[in-house]
Amino acid sequence: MKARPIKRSEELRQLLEDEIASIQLPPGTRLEETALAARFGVSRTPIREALQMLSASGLVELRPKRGAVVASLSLETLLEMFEVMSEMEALCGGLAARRMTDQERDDLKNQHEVCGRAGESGDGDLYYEENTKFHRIIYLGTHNRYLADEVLRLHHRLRAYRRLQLRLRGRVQTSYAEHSAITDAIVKGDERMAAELLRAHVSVQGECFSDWISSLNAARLVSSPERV
Amino acid sequence: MKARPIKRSEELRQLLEDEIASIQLPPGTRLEETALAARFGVSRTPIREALQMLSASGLVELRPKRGAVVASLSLETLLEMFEVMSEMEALCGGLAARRMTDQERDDLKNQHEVCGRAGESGDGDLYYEENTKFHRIIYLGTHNRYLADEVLRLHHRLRAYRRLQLRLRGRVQTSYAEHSAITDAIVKGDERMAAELLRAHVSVQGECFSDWISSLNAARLVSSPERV
DNA sequence: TTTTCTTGACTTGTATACAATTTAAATCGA
DNA sequence: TCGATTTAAATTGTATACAAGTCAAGAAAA
Repeated sequence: MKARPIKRSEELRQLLEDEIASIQLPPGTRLEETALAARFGVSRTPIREALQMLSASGLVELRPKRGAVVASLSLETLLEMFEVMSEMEALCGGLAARRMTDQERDDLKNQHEVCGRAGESGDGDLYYEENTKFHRIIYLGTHNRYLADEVLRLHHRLRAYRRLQLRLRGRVQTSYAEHSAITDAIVKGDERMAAELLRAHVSVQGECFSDWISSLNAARLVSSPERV
Repeated sequence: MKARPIKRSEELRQLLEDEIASIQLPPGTRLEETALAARFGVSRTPIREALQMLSASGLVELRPKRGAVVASLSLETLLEMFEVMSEMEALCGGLAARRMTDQERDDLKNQHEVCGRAGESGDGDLYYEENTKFHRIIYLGTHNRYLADEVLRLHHRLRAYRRLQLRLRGRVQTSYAEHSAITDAIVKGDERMAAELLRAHVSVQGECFSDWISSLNAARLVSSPERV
């Protein structure tokens, strides 16, 4: 069992974070303190604290004296974030290939197989979960805890968008195939290759790109539906 | 004149942040809400908000029910952060070399000259200021606002340590010389070279390294004075 | 003397009350 | 009817009050 947070505000942050990531609270939604307080049966104080934490992590925009809204990313910002994500993953891949212990390399192979089974099950959310664990093993394999935490934070921040990406037809299969090559490169210790494969794995490009933009617009996950 | 923050808590965060970065509040210092409230002549509410913001940016450690203390980095974490910084700078350098406009390249050359004059003046803090501007131009030159903001955040987080580094004898001269090569590479558009030079520029290695560790211990900027 | 338990002051977390600002609605004038 | 101005309701920011947990000092027991 996981220890429930001692602070109510921490618990509330978690709850709101999940609702934002799962688009139950879509971008642009106003977050009124009084309403949230009533809904969760607490006072405004812990609500305010939760909102400030969410603001710090970028999920909520906090305009002074004008209330909080669920942050809505422009398409431009989103692409910028994916560019950074892509480079960070590449960095992690290279370092992991160099520094992982034998045990960690085995763990990676195992998790890759788990991903495979999750993919076959057809359960998108399950695949997403296992996929996250796969990447997490790579992050920790850098033996740079600060780096791992930062990358995980960004990974987390982008999860709503990644998830959507996986819903595109055939994307799960492609993802799995790419993981195979990545696993090989890391296990062999081929830094250059691992970095290159991960860079490509994350970056949004190629034929899927316009499909992805369309689905983003459909889900109203970006603020201004720019033409591409 | 710069607009004063509307929220008192924002102002307080700024004040505390400066005191932490300048080591007036050294790592490990307990931050009692009541005491701070009395000192700044406000209630505990804005103090708490300020502390939470500082906690989010990593400057303060917030232990539930046990109060806040100025975060103290272990030497290990510090080295990890510098490794990330080094890679981020390299990434920025490469992108900037590729994407900067002519105007931006001119700005970089100008700022490099300003750094030169600041270096000759012998004023360490002034050099630090101008040095930050130089790097900032590179960050913005990536034309990736998200990346620029993230790198600036880390730069900011490490400033107490960087500053100390510049106090080492001859380090300002070395830094300036490296900037010359970096400026050349970026202006010429040599991505590979720019990235490589910036990676080396930031990373802590070579003969200075043990000197730097010593000065960190002397200033008590790292928690456990590990032997090197 | 050392260890454990209890007690009480102190500190943090949450609720409520008040002040200040914004948003909207309604009134007035053209 | 449209627009600007005023006014009232609603919402955020701050202060204060209360609840609950932490830490340390001292008493009781071994």
